[in-house]
Amino acid sequence: MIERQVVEFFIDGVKVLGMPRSIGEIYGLLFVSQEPRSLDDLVKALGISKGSASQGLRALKGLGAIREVQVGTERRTYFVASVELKRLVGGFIREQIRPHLESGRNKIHQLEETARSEEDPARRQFLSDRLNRLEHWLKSGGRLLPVAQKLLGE
Amino acid sequence: MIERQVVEFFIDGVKVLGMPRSIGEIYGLLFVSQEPRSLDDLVKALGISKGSASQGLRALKGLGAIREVQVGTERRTYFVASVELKRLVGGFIREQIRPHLESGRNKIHQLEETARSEEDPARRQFLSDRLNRLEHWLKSGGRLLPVAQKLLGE
DNA sequence: CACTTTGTTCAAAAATGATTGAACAAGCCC
DNA sequence: GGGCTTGTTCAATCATTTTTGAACAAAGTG
Repeated sequence: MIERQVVEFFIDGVKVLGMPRSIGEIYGLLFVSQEPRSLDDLVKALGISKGSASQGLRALKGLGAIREVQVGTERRTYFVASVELKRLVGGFIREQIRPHLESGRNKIHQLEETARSEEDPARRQFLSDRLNRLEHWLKSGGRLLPVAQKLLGE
Repeated sequence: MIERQVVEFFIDGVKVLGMPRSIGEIYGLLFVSQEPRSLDDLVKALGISKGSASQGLRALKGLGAIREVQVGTERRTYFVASVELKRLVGGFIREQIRPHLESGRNKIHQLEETARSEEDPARRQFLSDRLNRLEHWLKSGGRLLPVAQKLLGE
């Protein structure tokens, strides 16, 4: 069955990005589905718990990787996959990368604080060099992001 | 102590990249060390097992993130951190990204195989579209890598 | 209001992944 | 050779993360 094969593909895919299996399953199934799916559909089709489905859907919504759609007059909410790479990458950068770059910068500043009170001047110099380098890494990383977004903008 | 603070920084850093804590500890300590360190030094300074240290050093060597150096006439091997971003990024791409892109391409081809034997033509068309899109994602990813390497090449 | 449907929360259980450490191999050195 | 030293391997253990499912909340329905 192609559905299962695609789901497996996305399970591996999200694992590479450090996300849990259930997220790959849900996104994968939506990705091969022509029709919108409800939480309950996902639970049945994937054999996962309601809890997993609920949390997975929330995370995917946060990433902008799925959209809610209204189906007919039904009360329950249905979902479809967002399939534009640009949007997926944008969400991933916003949710998973920027926060880490941000907190990294803070930690480096704390390190510089600590390094300033180092006794030995040679040691202090060495640490200062290394920490500058670290700052430079993060700066380079930050510069890469918009380039990546542009290049992956279909 | 600045050593411990830097080690913590790298523990978090490698976790973001999906690598185990011990790798961050080892690289972190080498990163703040002015002098080369042996496996045994790392075991003592970090309080990790010989096994972890051995495996961590191997992985870091594979990434090109550390270098072996000879110290005096000693038999045992010492290590220093490679601190050029270019080298680190190159190793990461080579070891962690390219293999996944590669296997992803293969899996997509299998998926296309499966999709071809879909009965319903509308369904077949839909699947073909989605799989083309998947291929396009990987192609875009592949194009990003050299750009990233260049931009991060200090 | 009582009942159903839909979805969320979160403590406990299960699954996954990392670490340990004892046994082992491979060189050195006397 | 026999005893050190250095480092590797891998099954068992430990730690962390994910998943489950039962209890709950919210909102519709008759």
